[in-house]
Amino acid sequence: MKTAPTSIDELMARCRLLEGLSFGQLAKKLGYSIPELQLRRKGWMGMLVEMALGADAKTLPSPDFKQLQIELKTLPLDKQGKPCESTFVTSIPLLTIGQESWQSSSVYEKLKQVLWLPIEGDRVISYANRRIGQAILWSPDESQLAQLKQDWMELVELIQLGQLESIDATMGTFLQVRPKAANGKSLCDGYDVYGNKIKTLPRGFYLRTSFTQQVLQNQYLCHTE
DNA sequence: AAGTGATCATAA
DNA sequence: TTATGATCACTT
Repeated sequence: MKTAPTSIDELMARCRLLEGLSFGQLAKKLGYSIPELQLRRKGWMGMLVEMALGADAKTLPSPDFKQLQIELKTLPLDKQGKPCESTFVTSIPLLTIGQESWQSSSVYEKLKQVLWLPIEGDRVISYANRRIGQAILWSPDESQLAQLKQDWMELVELIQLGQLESIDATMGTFLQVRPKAANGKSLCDGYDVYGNKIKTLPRGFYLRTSFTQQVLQNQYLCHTE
């Protein structure tokens, strides 16, 4: 386990060392072996990359690099270079999120500065042979920020109103609310429309691939100007 | 093929 | 159970 990077330069330098490495190569370097079963690999590269880069927030609901206030996200890409999965952002405290503001929310805290690490996600490439790409240090631009805020406000209002059961993943332009649970039996507290506590699936905020695609596209534009 | 809902692993 | 890290797999 590396110590936390103390500067952005140091963090980016560490990313450059990972660039081009396959999952197998990085695993070997860190002394880990890749889980045999596909089902046991969910989130595995994310953990490995955290260790490789020295992320230190661990299980806290705050950005991975506490000092730098930077959130780390792997971004699996298909063979056309487009994101092939949505991106989990943060879990939702259903009972208290209504008291948060956008500025104080964990969605804002995490998305205001993200280190995207593209990785090959095409399932036709064997897991060990998938490679790590070039990191992108990113912050939302004005219009992205405005849309994220609007999505957040709308979804949080529904949660506040106890409309949990009517919220589905089709709502929200960039942000969506989806279950984030171990399984269908793991329940947490939420409110119904009458303000009564009910047991419901834990939920989380996710970013649609249409949004992360924008991140990649803007990055491309920056480098060709 | 895309997108939603469901699920897997681990730490505290 | 709640937080982290996400991807799986079924429906549309």
